[in-house]
This record gives sequence, structure tokens and C-alpha cells, in this order.
Amino acid sequence: MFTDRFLRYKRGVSLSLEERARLEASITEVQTLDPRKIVIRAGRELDHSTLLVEGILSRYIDDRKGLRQLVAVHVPGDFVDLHAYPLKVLDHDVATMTAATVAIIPHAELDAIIAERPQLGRKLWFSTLIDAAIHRAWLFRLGRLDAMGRVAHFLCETNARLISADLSDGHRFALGLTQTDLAEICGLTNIHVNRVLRQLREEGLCVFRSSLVEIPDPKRLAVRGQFDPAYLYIDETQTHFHESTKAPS
Amino acid sequence: MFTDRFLRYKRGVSLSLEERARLEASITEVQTLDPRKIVIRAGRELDHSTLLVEGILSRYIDDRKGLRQLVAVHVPGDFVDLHAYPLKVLDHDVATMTAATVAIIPHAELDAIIAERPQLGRKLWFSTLIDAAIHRAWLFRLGRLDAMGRVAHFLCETNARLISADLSDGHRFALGLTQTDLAEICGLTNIHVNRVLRQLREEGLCVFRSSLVEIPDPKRLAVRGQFDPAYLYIDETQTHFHESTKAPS
DNA sequence: CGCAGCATTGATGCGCCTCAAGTAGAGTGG
DNA sequence: CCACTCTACTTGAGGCGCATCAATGCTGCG
Repeated sequence: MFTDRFLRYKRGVSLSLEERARLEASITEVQTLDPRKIVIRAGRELDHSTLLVEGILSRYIDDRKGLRQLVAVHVPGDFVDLHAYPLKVLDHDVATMTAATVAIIPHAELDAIIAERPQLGRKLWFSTLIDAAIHRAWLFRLGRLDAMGRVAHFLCETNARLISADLSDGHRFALGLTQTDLAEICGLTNIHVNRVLRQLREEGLCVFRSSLVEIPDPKRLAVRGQFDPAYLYIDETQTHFHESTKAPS
Repeated sequence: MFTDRFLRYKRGVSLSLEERARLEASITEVQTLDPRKIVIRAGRELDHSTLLVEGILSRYIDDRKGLRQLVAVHVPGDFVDLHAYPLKVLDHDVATMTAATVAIIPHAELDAIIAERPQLGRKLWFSTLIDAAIHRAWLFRLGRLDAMGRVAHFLCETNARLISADLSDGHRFALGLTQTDLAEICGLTNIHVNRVLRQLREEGLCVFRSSLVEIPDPKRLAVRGQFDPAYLYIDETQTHFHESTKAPS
């Protein structure tokens, strides 16, 4: 149950029932976390990793003045800091955005899993590389899109990921982020995000509220944000993903 | 010899002689590549990965109008597209920036290596996660730094990586990038990069020429670019790295 | 009720982009 | 040896997008 969403619908690597059971068995603890709390600090030695079961987590780097840049947003099913398993120490902080539930898996268990089941080990590796692919999409977003494109791109990505987690129907989903969060994701100020959201609303592209995001026409939003979901490695034969989010090429 | 620089000076994972020999043995081909050529196209199925021996390679995503955003720059010793091993297909293109020499390692060999030597497999995984950590630093750069900071940060990073490859003495290194390349890395126009470089020169922070980059005082440049090399996971006990590049905290 | 956090709006200014020339250096052919 | 060309670099003028500064409104909650 805790691992239901992990790697679900990912092309070629979704887990077998046995693999899921093996992972479940290695969970030593399930925690409920308050919103807006730091979960892991950069530079600390870690002996476990964290699977996100419910809620939204973020990874971020802050500058000298305390301004944050988010470098990742995690949704249920993500193995948030599996990076910490090979790396031992993280280069960034991890924090909750909403209230969240996480499952803890000790690195010693991962050692055992990899020794017993190399195929599953490969899938764990794969999952960290999806995170890297998402980092690259974010680089594109920050480097080449204007403010409206950045917000549109992020919302398309989040919609696509939440569809895979069965937390979006393709047109609407709950998210629980503030406008300031969006600003820290998109490299903007919260004030400008506010104006961008107004424009997206006026153009009928997207209605963003902290409680609920609505996307009447995902294809149009995808065009505005130059969003192409290939980097998410979703197996489209297993979802109805393509009907709702892909940009016409 | 081809693998001399791979993971060198990385904390806790540098390769043993046996491991290097095993990797060398799996190289099936060594290629010399012309500058400014596409090496790998996004979306193609791959059955091998590429170790960079000499020269500079880039990874990039381009937008609808053909403008590029570079998402990575690779220096000798980098396992450029090891990501393609678990992922099978890349989400971005890979191209040479300068003339380059690469060693090809088939994925079938990597399968064998991982089966025989799980420790070495772990190190390969680690190396892909360093790339991800660099992606995150680039996100910080694009999201939170101004133009001068971005260029400064990139040059600090490149200096640090080239020190590890013995291709920089800490104050000067050959790079072979144009101002337009810098622009595609930093999310700027080449015109503005030109003005930024002039200012860096006038302030005595850095002299950038395509042939040679000179950094009189790496610490000052690191301060300007808010550069902290922790994300490169360099073992400072094995290098003189800390003497030349670290920003005072 | 009153506070705290989030959202909204306006005014102003700067950083970087865009458009437009013009220069310098490296390689090529007559 | 010098025109020719191509690419990289340089400089200027003008404008736009987003940041910054400053209020004000809204909502939930102790």
C-alpha cells in the first residue's frame, strides 16, 4: 500500500507484486509530518531514505540572502531522497510543503535489496534518473521561458505527474501550494506570479487556487508552456495520459 | 588510460586499479569527434554509453524556435550519457563543443560489470547522481543569480571540475567555449554575456577568452557567484582544491 | 476582536533583450 | 600578398518584462 504509486506507469520499469512486497517489507517506520517543516538538512550524513506516501515535499537551495530556489517538488509515489543512498550526504534541504506521510527505508535494507534482486536495484537507479530528467526540464523552463511559460510548464508537469498518481483527472487537482511557492519554483517574485496567474485565468488557460488547480484545456496550456512530457517516461499505453496533456507537435 | 579521470577525487568512490581495468576492458571503441557535431539525438534507443576522454561535450534542450538551453557541460573524465543505460532513451541531445575523444561502452558490458562487481555498479550510479547534483546547482544559478553571478558561478564550477581533471591549475584553464555558448548555458543573450565579461574583466575577477580563462582570485569570483563546491562531492583531502576555489563562508 | 499569512493592486525603475551596425581575426583562393 | 568571407566579438540605442517598494484587501483562527 505504501509503495502503490512508486514507479507506476513508468515505461518498462513498473514494479511486480513481489518487488512491491519486498520494498514494503523494508519500511521500518511511517511518519506523519506537519506542513512547512524541514525534513532533511544539507550536509548531514544519512542512513535512510524517504518514500513519499501522501502530501507534497520540496527540495531547495537557498542563497546568501535567504531566498530559496526550489529544485524539485515531490508528489505521492516519489522516492524523495533516494539520491542520499549513493551520495550519503545531500547538497540541498528537503522540506514539507503540505502535511505529509512518508515511509522510511534504511540504507542497509537497500543494500540487501540490491544484492538479492539486481533488477529491482536497477529500477531504483532508474527512479533517481527520472528526477534528473525533471531537473533538466526545469533548467529549460528557467533558462528559456518567460514568466507565463514557466508557470504554465510547471502546472502541466504537475498535472501529468498527478495523473500518474491518480490524483488528477487531467483537468483538476488539489495542490496546496501558495503563490510564493510557485515563485520559488519558477524563479520569480510572488507579486509577478500573481499577475501571471490573473492573465492565465483571463485567457482561460488555468485557474489556480491554493486548494484547487483547474485546467480547462491541457493542450492549450501545454503549448503556452512548451511542455512535452517525454522526459517523464510515462508509459502511455497504460494511462489515458495522452488524451489530456500532450502538446500538439 | 581512458578511465584515468573517471570519478577521480570523488569522496569515497574513486576507483581501484582493478575497477579501472575492468572498465577499460569493456571499451569496444574509441572515437575522435569533430567540434560542433551532434553525438546523440533525443528519443533514439541506445545500446551503449559514452565516456569522455578529451574535449568538451554539451547536453541541451531546444525550444520551439530553435533556441537552446544547455543542461550540462562535460569535461574529460565524465561518463556523459550513463543516464542512457537505465533510461534507454534520452530526453535531450548531446553534442561536441570542441573536438573530442570518447570511449564507447556497450550496455551489455555494463550489465556484466554490475553482476560481477556490485560495488563498481554502485559507483556508476553515484556518478549519475553527481550529474543530478550539478543540475540542481544550475537551477539555483538560473533561478536566483543575476547575469554576472551566473557567469561567475559557471566559471567557478568549471574551474573546480577541471582542477579535479588536472586541466586547471586553479587560476587558468583552456576551455574553448564561445560567448554564445556561455549565453546558452546561463540563459542569457550573447550580447549581454559580452557586457558581463567586460565587467568581470574590469573588476579584475576574470579574463575570459575562448582559448583561455584566467581567474586571478578564485575566492572573490566564488563570492560574486555564490559558489559553494559542496555539490561536486570532491574529496578535498586528496587535492589542493580548497586553497583556490572555496568561497569564505 | 485582532492578528497573521496570503492575495491583490499600483507606481516606479532597472536589468536584460532586441535591433542594428560595425570591428577583428582566421582561414581561403586568386 | 592581398581581397574575400565567415564567424566571433563589440558597441550603441531603445524598449519591455519583471523586480522593487508600498499599500490595501481578504480569510481563517486563537
